[in-house]
Amino acid sequence: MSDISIADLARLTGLAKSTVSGVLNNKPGFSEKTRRKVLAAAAQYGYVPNEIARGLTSKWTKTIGLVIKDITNPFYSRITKGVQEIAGEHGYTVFLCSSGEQHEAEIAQIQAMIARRVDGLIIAPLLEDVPLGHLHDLKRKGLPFALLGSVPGLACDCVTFDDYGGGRAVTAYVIGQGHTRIGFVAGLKTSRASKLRLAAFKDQLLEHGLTLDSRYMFSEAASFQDGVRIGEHLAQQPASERPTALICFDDVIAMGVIRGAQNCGLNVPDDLSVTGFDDIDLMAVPLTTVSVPTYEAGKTLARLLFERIFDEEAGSEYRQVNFEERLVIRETVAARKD
Amino acid sequence: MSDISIADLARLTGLAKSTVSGVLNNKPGFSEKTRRKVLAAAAQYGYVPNEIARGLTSKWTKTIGLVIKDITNPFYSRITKGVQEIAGEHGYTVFLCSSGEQHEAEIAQIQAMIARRVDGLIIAPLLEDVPLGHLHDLKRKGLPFALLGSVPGLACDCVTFDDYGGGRAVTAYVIGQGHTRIGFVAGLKTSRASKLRLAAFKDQLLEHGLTLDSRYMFSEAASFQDGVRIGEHLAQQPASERPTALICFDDVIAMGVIRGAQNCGLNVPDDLSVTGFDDIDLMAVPLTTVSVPTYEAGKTLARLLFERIFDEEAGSEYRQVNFEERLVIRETVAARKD
DNA sequence: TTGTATGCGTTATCAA
DNA sequence: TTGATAACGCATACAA
Repeated sequence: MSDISIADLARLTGLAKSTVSGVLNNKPGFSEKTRRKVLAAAAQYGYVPNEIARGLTSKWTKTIGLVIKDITNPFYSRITKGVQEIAGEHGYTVFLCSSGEQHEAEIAQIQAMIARRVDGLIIAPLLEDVPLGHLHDLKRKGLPFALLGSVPGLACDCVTFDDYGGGRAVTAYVIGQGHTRIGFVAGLKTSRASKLRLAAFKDQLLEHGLTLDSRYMFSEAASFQDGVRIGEHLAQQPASERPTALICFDDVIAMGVIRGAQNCGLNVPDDLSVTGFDDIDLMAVPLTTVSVPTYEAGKTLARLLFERIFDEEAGSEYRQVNFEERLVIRETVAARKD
Repeated sequence: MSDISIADLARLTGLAKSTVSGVLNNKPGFSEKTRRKVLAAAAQYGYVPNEIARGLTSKWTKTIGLVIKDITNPFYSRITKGVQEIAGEHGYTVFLCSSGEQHEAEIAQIQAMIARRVDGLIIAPLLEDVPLGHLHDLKRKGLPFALLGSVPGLACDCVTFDDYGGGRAVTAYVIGQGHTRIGFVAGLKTSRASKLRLAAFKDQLLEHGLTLDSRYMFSEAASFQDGVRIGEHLAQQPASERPTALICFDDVIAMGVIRGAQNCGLNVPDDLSVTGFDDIDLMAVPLTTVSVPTYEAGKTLARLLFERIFDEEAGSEYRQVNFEERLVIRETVAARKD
C-alpha cells in the first residue's frame, strides 16, 4: 500500500518538505521552476494529500455525519441527496448512518461519528416520546449540528415541514370534493408528522361539521404491506360501512391501500378515494398527495450546518426553516355528489 | 468544543496516560480500584476515543467508502443498506458518495475518500465505455476494493448479477404467453446491464423464430418520464403497429410506460403487457418483473471487502460472486391466443 | 527557499 | 500494578 507523502515528494525532487507543502497549497514565493517540478512529481506519483494528517493541525476533518432512519425510504434518500450536494460544494465528505428505527443504534452511530471527529452532524430523529438526552449532550459538547424536525426545549438549527398545514389542505380538499365518510391511516405513534397531520384532519372534520368514525381510523401503519392489509380489510366491509375516502400518512402506505383495495375488486377512486403524503412519484398510479420538499430540506439542513461550522465563535442565533407542504391533485380522489 | 482526551482523563484522575489507555482498552493487570476510577471519570466527562488518533498508530481508520450513482434510486439505496449493515457489524463507518452519473465527480469522490484514508472502497461503476484508469490506479495503490459489476481486464473482488439470464427468463416467459410482437426499452448506452438484457432478448427472439421490429425498440431511457413518453407514443400508434408486449430495462421505466399508456386510454396488460427489472416493489401496480437481489449484493460486497481488508498480506485469490436474477410473475403480462 | 520543530491523541515499550 | 517516554504519519509554522 504505497501512500505517497509530502516527505516522499521532497526526497524525489530533492527539495524540502516545506517547499513541497507550500507549492501544493498554492502559497506564494516559489520560483516557477520549483513549482513545476513539485507539481509534476505530485502528478506522476499520484500524490493525494492526507486529509487526516491535515486535520491533525487544522482542527477540521472536512467531514460531516448524517444520521437517518432508513436510506431505503425515498423521504430520507432525497434528504441525503440534498445534504451530499451541498457538502460536496464545500469539499466535505459525508458519513452516512441509517439507524433503522432503532433508537439505541442511533446513539451508537452518533458516537461513532463523534469518535471520527466530524465537524458537524445532521440528525433526522423525527421521533417523539423517545429519550433525547444524546442531543443535549451534543449541544453541551459544542459540536455543531442541525436537526430535521424541532425538539421542544432544545434550541438549535433545524428544518421543519408544515405537517399541520399539509394535513389541513388535503382534508379540506377531500371534504370539498363532497366526501363525508373520511378515514385516516396514521403512522407510528412516535411520529410527530403523523400526529400533526392527524390533528389537522380532526380539526377540519370538526370545522366542517363532520363526525369522526372510529371504524375508519387506523394507526401504526409503517409499510406498504400494512397499507395492503388495510385496503383489503376495507374492501371486505359493506359499502355503507366503509369510508369513501382515506387519507394516508404517506405515499407508501397509500399505495399499499390502493393495491389492497384493488386486489379485492374495489375501484380507486370511484369506490374509495385515497391520498398520501411525500409525493414520492415513481408510481404508475397518479396519486393525489401532499408534496414534501425533501431534497430542498436536505440542502437547507446542510447549509444551516455549514454556516454554524464556519461561523464558529460567532454564536449567531439558531435558525428554524419551515417548508410548506403543497397539495398535489392527481387522480385518486373522486368527486361525490351524495 | 470540549473534547476530552486520555491526557485530560489522566490529569483528572491523577493517573498516567498509559494507565488510562490500558483500562479503557480492557487490558489486564490493573487494580479494581484504578479501573473503577478511570471508568467513572470517562463516563462523567463523556470521553469518546478519538478514532483518528487511534488510526495514527493502528494503521486503520475503521472507515470504508461507498461510491454509487444515485442514492435516490432504490437499486442503489438497497445496496447501500446492505453495505451499511455489514460495516456496522465490524465497527466501521461508511463514507457515502453519489456521483450522479458524472464520471468526473466519481473520480473526485474517490480521491476525497483516499485522502481520508479509508481502509477500503466499494465502487458501483456499472458503466462501460468509460475510462476506468482510476480503478487500475486503485489496484496499483494496493487499496482494497470491491466492485459492483465486473470490469474486463481488471482482476478484483466483485459482485455481479446475471443480467443475461434475467433477460432470457423474462423474454422466454413473454414469448411463452403467446406474444409475437415484443418490444424492448433499453437503458443508457453505457449500461452493461442494459446491454446484456438486450442481448438476451435478441437471442431469445431469434431462438423462437420471431423477428425484431425496430419500431418496437427504444433506447437511452433513464427515468420515469422517459417511460411515460414511450407509453404515450405507443398509445398513439394504431393497434396493429405497436407491440403487444414491452420489456423494459428497469421498473422505474416500466412504471412510466404503464402510466403513459394508461394516460392515453390503453389497458395494461390487455392492450399492452409490460415488464421491468429490479423488483422495486413499492407500487400499487403488480408489475411482472425480474428481481435483482440488491440488498444481498450490498452485504456480499461488504463481506468481500472486509475479508480483503483483514487478510491484508494473505493475497488470497480474487472472488466473483454472481447473483441470479429471478423472474417474478405478477399481473402486467397478459396471455395471448392470436 | 530550507531545515527543524511542533502538534494531534492514541498505543506500545520498557522501566520502576 | 503503574508511570514515563517514545513512536505513529504527516502537514505546517517559524527561524534560519
